[in-house]
Amino acid sequence: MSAPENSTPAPAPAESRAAVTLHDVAREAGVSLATASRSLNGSTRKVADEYRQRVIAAAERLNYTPNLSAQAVARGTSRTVALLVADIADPYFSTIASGVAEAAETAELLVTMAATERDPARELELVRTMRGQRPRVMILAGSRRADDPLGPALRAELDAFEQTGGRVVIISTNDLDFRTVLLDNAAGAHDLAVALAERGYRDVAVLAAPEGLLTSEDRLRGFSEGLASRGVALDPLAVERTAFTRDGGYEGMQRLLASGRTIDLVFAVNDVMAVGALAAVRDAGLTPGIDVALAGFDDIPTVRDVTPPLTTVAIDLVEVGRRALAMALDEPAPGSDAPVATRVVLRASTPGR
Amino acid sequence: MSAPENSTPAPAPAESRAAVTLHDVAREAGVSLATASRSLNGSTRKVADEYRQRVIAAAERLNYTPNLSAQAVARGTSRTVALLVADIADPYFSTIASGVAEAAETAELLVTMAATERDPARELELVRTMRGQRPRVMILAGSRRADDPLGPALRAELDAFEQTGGRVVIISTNDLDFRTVLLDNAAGAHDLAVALAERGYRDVAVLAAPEGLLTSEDRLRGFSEGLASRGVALDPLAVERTAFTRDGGYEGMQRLLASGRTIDLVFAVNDVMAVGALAAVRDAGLTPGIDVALAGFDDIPTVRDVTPPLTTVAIDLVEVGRRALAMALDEPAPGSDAPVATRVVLRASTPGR
DNA sequence: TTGAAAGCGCTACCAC
DNA sequence: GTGGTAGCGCTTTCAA
Repeated sequence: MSAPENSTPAPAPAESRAAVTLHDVAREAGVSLATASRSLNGSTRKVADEYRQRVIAAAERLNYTPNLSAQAVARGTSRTVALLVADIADPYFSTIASGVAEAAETAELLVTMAATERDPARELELVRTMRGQRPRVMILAGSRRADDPLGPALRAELDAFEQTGGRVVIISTNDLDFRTVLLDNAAGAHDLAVALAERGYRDVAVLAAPEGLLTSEDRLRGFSEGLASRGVALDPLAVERTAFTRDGGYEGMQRLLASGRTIDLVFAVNDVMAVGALAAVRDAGLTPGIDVALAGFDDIPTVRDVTPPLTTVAIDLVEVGRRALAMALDEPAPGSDAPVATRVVLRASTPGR
Repeated sequence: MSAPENSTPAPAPAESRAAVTLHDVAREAGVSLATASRSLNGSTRKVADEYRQRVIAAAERLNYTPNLSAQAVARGTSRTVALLVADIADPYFSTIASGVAEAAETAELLVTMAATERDPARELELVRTMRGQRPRVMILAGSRRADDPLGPALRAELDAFEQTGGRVVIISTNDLDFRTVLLDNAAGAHDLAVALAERGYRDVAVLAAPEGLLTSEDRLRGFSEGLASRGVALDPLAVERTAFTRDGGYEGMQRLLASGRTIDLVFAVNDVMAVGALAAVRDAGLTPGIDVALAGFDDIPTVRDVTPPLTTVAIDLVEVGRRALAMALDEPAPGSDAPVATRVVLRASTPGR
């Protein structure tokens, strides 16, 4: 490699010069460590303007960045929020995550993110690890389940976290009694069922997640009650349990079709599953919306673009993420104690009969 | 609130008992701080088994979690990777992110994530902030642009980071000369163009991002050259510049249709835009695939489910994320120096003519 | 092998 | 206002 230019620092294969410390800045500016600290990060200004300027100039010259870990140790508190989701690539979670990130940016907080892969053991382990960061806030957006044997352990872990000053926020359902951003899953599904019953559907089936997943159960229950309120019964045998994914939806729908049941409408408890179901219907040689009506839940962007566009229940997931952080920080937006609003969106996948 | 039970600590609204420290563990176990440290985190075992057990038991009893910030300060190195993306909710980036997260989990690294919103100033600011964490690795997946006036500043920032032992990995294009996970954008687009030219398309238009966005430019160039190699010319006037989003694709397509040009095929430089274009075609009363053929790039899950399914160029974005981290950690998977493979996927949106 | 103690980079208290 | 300096929780010499 040729000799470095004398202007900018060379691309440097030689690594590991130590990072610039506050100490360096203080020396460069000819002031004490304390003064340097106060000028750069100190809260109330108690530094003579001339010194402050000198310090700032020195910091700039040296391209100083405060060591956040050291600050966290010294201050006894960090500026991070830990976010746990089931699956980062799932649009439901990535949309929530983007809301959290947006709010964190405003609050000048850094977001640490990890995926539980819907595995309770992993979730527990992640909570422990994340706790090591001493984040200000921990947000759990994984889907909680009723029968989780690790529930108590998780709860204990979160309790310990809160007892040392941390804030926990759960998104969706409040089986654990921490702060919760409630999604009105049951009400949304109820409204959807009512709207669809009024469109004339009678032979209804549901694609739900395996028993115990609270979000799924709430939606199923709300939907069932909504139908009942219009005199339509949901046969328990018409509830197909399957994975909470597109492929789950596909397979569940196949089973439903193979069962030979008379079905005029299928409600999938989330949009991702509904999209899978749509594909299964088409692959079976049937026309979705005509031969079988289809509805989902969440209103992810995709459902607007499939054919026919899917009827669903819209929920502002970015807002859910924002609200989770606001709630943790005790900055409730006006009216944010109420569950996040939910809105039925009727599209061509459920034409009137 | 009633008196706490004497078994487990009460749910505690009263917060801020200090977190358990290694000191507490050492005392509880009746050993020195040093021994406690060595038993719990020390690398090579130099601790008598009996002590080690005592320490581990004590840690468990107290529900001790090492303070990661303190470890980072003491060790002079943290176990985090910083990830910058343009938009967390965009499937392109969330899929890459999930690959990074997966690899980070294996490497026992924590991921800190932030969104640049495609704003270079913001990106620069974020890099500075992230640098404060002293992460081991910094991964930039935002789309780089050729004319970015902040480029030199960004570069300087990243250089400074590398000079203090950090690793930078850029995803997609290497205009900055750091480690790069190359996506073979040009080759993929080239192959696509060839395949489509062979299907008989001649009057071709392109929906591209505003000039300067490297990913977009590479794909455009590759596509154009691919066409040329089969004797099809791409009229520069048939290249519509628009935002790198679904709505951008929609509007761009509208303009294309309004232009009155004869068009039998539109290539959008990414799938998100292609989906928008699809909607615009349909909203104009035309039938996508019949009246106008459509192709995209990335193979995001959605394009399989729209009607007609979209022809595109597939690229394993999870693998891209994994590879980015592996590259940073100097653990190149066999053959990972080559650009990530790209594969043309012909679907119904581009039937043979 | 173990423990005392000197840091790591930074903040905040306490004098001056 | 400013500058020592004692921590913050942890790791890692260095003696013992």
